[in-house]
Amino acid sequence: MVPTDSLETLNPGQRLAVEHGLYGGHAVEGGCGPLLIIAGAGSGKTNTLAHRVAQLIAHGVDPRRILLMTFSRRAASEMTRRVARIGLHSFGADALAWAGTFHAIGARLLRDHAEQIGLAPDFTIHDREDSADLMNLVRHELGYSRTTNRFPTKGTCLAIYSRAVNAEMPLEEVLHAHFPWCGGWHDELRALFGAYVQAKQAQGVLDYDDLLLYWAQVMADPVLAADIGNRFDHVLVDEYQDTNRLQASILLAMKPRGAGLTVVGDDAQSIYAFRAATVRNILDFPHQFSPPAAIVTLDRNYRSTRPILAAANGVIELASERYAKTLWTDRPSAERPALVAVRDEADQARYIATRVLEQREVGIPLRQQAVLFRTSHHSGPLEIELTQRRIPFVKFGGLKFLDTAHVKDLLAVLRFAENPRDRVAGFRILQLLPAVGPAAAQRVLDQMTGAPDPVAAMAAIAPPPRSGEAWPDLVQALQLLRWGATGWPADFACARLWYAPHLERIHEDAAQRHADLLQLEQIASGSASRRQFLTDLTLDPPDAVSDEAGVPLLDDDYLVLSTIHSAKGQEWNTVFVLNVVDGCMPSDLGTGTTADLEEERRLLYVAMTRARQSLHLVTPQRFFTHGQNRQGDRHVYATRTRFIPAALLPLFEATTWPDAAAEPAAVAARQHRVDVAAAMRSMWS
DNA sequence: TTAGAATTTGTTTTT
DNA sequence: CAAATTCTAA
Repeated sequence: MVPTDSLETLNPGQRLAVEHGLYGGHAVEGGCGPLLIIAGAGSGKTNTLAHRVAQLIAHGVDPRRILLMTFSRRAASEMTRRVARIGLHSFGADALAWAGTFHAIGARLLRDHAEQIGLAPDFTIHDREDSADLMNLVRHELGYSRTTNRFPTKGTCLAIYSRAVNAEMPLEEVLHAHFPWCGGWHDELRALFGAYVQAKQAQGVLDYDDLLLYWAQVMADPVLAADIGNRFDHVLVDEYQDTNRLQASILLAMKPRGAGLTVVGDDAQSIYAFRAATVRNILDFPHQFSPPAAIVTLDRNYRSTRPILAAANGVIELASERYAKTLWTDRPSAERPALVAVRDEADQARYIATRVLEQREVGIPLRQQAVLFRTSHHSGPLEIELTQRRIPFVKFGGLKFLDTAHVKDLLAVLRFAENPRDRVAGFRILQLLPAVGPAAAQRVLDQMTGAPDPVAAMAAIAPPPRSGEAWPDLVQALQLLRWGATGWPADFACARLWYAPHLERIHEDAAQRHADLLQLEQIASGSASRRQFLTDLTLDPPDAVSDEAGVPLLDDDYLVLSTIHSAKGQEWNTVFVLNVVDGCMPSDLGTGTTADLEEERRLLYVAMTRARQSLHLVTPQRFFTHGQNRQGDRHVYATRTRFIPAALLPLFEATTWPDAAAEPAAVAARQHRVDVAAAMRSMWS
């Protein structure tokens, strides 16, 4: 019954982690103490966790009573797949039903317990931008948009609020530590946040932070806490280094004694401090309990070659604070990571396109290669180059499909039908009508508010002046959606049909945008209900954007472009890292405090440890500055990142590209420059 | 009051 | 260089 043979593929450390607390044929009732797994990059962490879950099930634990919290839904489904394969389980649809992100699990628990905590079960969830919009409305109402000295922008206000909530820190401290330039607005911000919370409650909306905050509040009630905590025999958390105080509080409230608790992480890969994540969670975990949690360290790396690992270790060893292990591997290779100096970003793009094609020639498909960068816009010139050379690529991170106006418009219609008290959604839709601006929209919403059925009340409202037929059309569409006349997924088509003429009127490129909506309709048809669709989409948006706009065809071969953050947990045969220069890595915005700087160092470490076989760090030597016309030649010189000081250079193969000896003609041609634009200007001067 | 133009500003990473 | 804000005409 217990599939022991699969355990023989594990190394001793992994096996210790997998079998912790499991003795004999059955899981010990309440006897499985807390466990911390420190799992270095490429140490088989996912595999170990999957084996542990499979073993728990093999020992008789009900899979429906296992809670698995991962960083993304992709990680959750990967885990489910692996568990099924290891245990040869043919478990039904509800196996590992509780696998997902903290936020997604929170949303589910809150809907289940909505009645008990005075929450409307049809609450809608605001994404970051919706929250910022609501913050802006409140900010405006309180008159903070007309202050003489500039009040922090909506985004900054939300960031401050979010940090205070997630770090469980008083506003004063947050301002002092992270937003010192806003220190003078302490009282106004406090009032703003109070009004913001009230607005959310009045409208039946929750933001991302609320999903955790409400959950934590629920856990403060002993009866509910026991109720929820006892739903699960085992709670496993992946990427624990990237959780924040609030998440740790929730976890502790779920399992105060630590029974059945397993957390996995690597402090060297902590890269979400900007989201209030703290490595203290992982470092302090063992001593939250008595007796303290068992610790297993996995320091054997199965991913990268020895030279790549040596270079990555070299980088992380210079960290001012180091906690754990040094990774080792027995995969030899003669190829040191390349540190490639190129002239500028255009050459950087050419270098990568050239190497990518070379690699493909020797049998490494595009999908086994990736280009990583610190911030989303760093890949701009590369995207142009790849498009020109017809190299297909998919980009992860940065601007998303969901952030485009037309997608947000359509989702607002569905959300408003789901929850007509959601003013951000209503405000957005109403302003799509001709001749309706903020003032008219506000008036309509005010008249709707308070009615027992706001959508029914719409019929009685005087139409906004000069809105014509658009008003009755909207009322009709919303009533159809609200009263379930169409159903799911027909609702989506209904909303799209209503929206189409407005899209046509507002946007030049209506055809392309409409195609996007049809694509979204495909995704929508996969959800069980409108509510489910809206929740899934805000909590786990499709994160890829390709040049073809939309979801990539999964059988095609394409190169992956990704921010380092979005590359977490992944690996490729060949990895290129862009702009490994000071100002980009570390980002010049992130060099304020030592803590910021250390996070940037770990970011480079994470990027480097994604590579299995071949790693290229590219350093353009000059950057053209923005804000000048195309022919401008204003530029700044950049230097190699401070995270690779001279002492580490022997770990790399330093080269320049293009190689002057190999391609003299090309270099000469490139260096021969004529300022045609200047010549043309001189014709008239 | 709205819509669109002109101007100013600040600017990562993500659930 | 894109977003937020202010200005101007209808």
